[in-house]
Amino acid sequence: MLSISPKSQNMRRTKEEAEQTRNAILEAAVDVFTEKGVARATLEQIAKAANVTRGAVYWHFKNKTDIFMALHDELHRPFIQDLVDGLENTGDDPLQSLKSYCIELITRLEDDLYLRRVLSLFLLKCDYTGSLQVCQERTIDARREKSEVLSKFFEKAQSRGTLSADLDPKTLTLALSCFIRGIAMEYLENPDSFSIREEAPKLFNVFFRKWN
Amino acid sequence: MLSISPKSQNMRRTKEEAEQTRNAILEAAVDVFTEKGVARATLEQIAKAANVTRGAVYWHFKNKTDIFMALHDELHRPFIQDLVDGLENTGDDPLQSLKSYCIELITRLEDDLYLRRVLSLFLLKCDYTGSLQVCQERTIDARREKSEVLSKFFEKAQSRGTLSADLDPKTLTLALSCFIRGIAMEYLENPDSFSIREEAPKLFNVFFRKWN
DNA sequence: TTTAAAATACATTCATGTATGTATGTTGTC
DNA sequence: GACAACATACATACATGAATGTATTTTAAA
Repeated sequence: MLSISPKSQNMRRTKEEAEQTRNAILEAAVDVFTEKGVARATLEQIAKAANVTRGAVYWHFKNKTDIFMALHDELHRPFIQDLVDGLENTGDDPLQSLKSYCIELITRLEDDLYLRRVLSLFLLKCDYTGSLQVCQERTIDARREKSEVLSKFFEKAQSRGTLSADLDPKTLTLALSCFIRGIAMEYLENPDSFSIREEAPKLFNVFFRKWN
Repeated sequence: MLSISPKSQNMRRTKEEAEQTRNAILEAAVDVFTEKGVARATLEQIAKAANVTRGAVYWHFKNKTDIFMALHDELHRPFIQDLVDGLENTGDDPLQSLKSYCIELITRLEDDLYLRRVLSLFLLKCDYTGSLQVCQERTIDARREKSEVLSKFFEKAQSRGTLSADLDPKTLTLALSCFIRGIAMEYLENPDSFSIREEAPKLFNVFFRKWN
C-alpha cells in the first residue's frame, strides 16, 4: 500500500524512490495474488494496485514468476529461518519449550494479519506447477534444516529422560510437521471456523500428551 | 486413458459411446490438470489427451470450470462419503478401530495410484480462488458431517472409559483432521520422502498414544 | 427426417513481452 | 561548480500469440 511520492507524471526517481516503487509493487502483488490467485493475477492489476504502469513492473521484474519468487525469497524463507532460530535457544525442558513455541507460532496466525495473508498466499493461493515449481524446490534445504532441529529437540528430551526411548525422533518430527501444517491450512482456509487462540493450546496439549 | 473406438473420423456415436467420450475427457482432464496445474491446463490439451477435438469438450462441458466441478463431484465427494461410511461400523474398541481406519486410509495413498493423482489434484494442483471457489464451499457440508462422525467416535470412547474425560471430543476431532490432512499433503507433495506403509502406523501410534 | 454427437472454422478477447520515447538523476571532467 | 555524456526509472505504444467461446458444418443414429 506504499504509494509513491506525488511527483508529476514521468519523472525520474532517485534510487531510494525506485526502491520504494519496487516495494510498492511487491506489496501490491501480495494483495492481487491473494485476491485473484497467482495464476489469474495480471501484471496490469498489480501495476494498477501499486499506482504505476506495467512499464515499471517490467523494469523491476522479469515477469510474474519473478515477482512471485522475489516474494518467496523475501517472505517465506525468512519465516522458516525465523522459526528455526526461535527453536535454537532451548530451555531446560525441551518438550515443554517446543510445545510453547508451537503454540506461539500458530497463535501468530491469528494476530499477525500480514503473516496470515502471506502464508495463505504460499499455501493456498497458488499451485507449484510449471514455472513456480523451482520455488518449492528451493525450500527443500530449509525444510530439511527445520526437521533436523526438531529431531535434535526430541533426542535431547530422550537423553534427559523426559521422552520415552521407544519413540523414534524421526517419526515425531514428521508427525509434528504434518500436524502444524494441517492446523495452519485448516485455519487459513477458514479462519472463522475456530479461534486459534483458544484451540492452539488444546491441540498441542493433545499432541504432547503423556510422552514421558 | 480410455481411447474411443477406432471408427473413422467424425462419426456420430451412440449414447454409450458418447458417455465413453465424456469419461475419456474427464480422465484426460485429470492427467492434464495434474501435469500442468488446473490454471495452466488448456481445453485443447485436454481434448488432445482424450483423442477428441475441443468441439467434443464443449459439447459435454460448459468450460474448464465445469470439467473441474464434474471431477470434484464424481471423485472428491464420493471419497469423503466413502470415508464417512467406513467409519460408521464401529468395533468394540472405538479408538482402536478409528486408528486402524486412519492407517488404512492413509496407506491407500501409497497403493492406489489413481487416488493419489486425484487427491493430489484437489489438494495440490489447484487453488480455489475465482470460479473454483464454489467447489470447496460445496464440501463444507461433507466436512461437517465428517467432523460429527469423528466426534461421536471420541464420545463413544469416553462413555466406554477408554478415553480420558478431560479431553474435548471437538478438540480431538480438529486435531485428527489437521493431522490427517498434514500427512496427506506432506506425502503427496513429496512421495519419495518417506514410505507411508512404514510411517503411517508409527504416526498414528504417536497420535493415539496413552489417551485412556 | 430429425437430431445427437461431434469436427471444423472463425471472431474476439486478453495478457504478455518488447520496443521506443522521455525526462530526470548521476557522474566524470574541466 | 558548471556542463556534457550517460544511465536510470519509468510511461506509452505496439505486435504477437494463445486461449476462449461461438457459429457452422458433417455424420450417423433414432
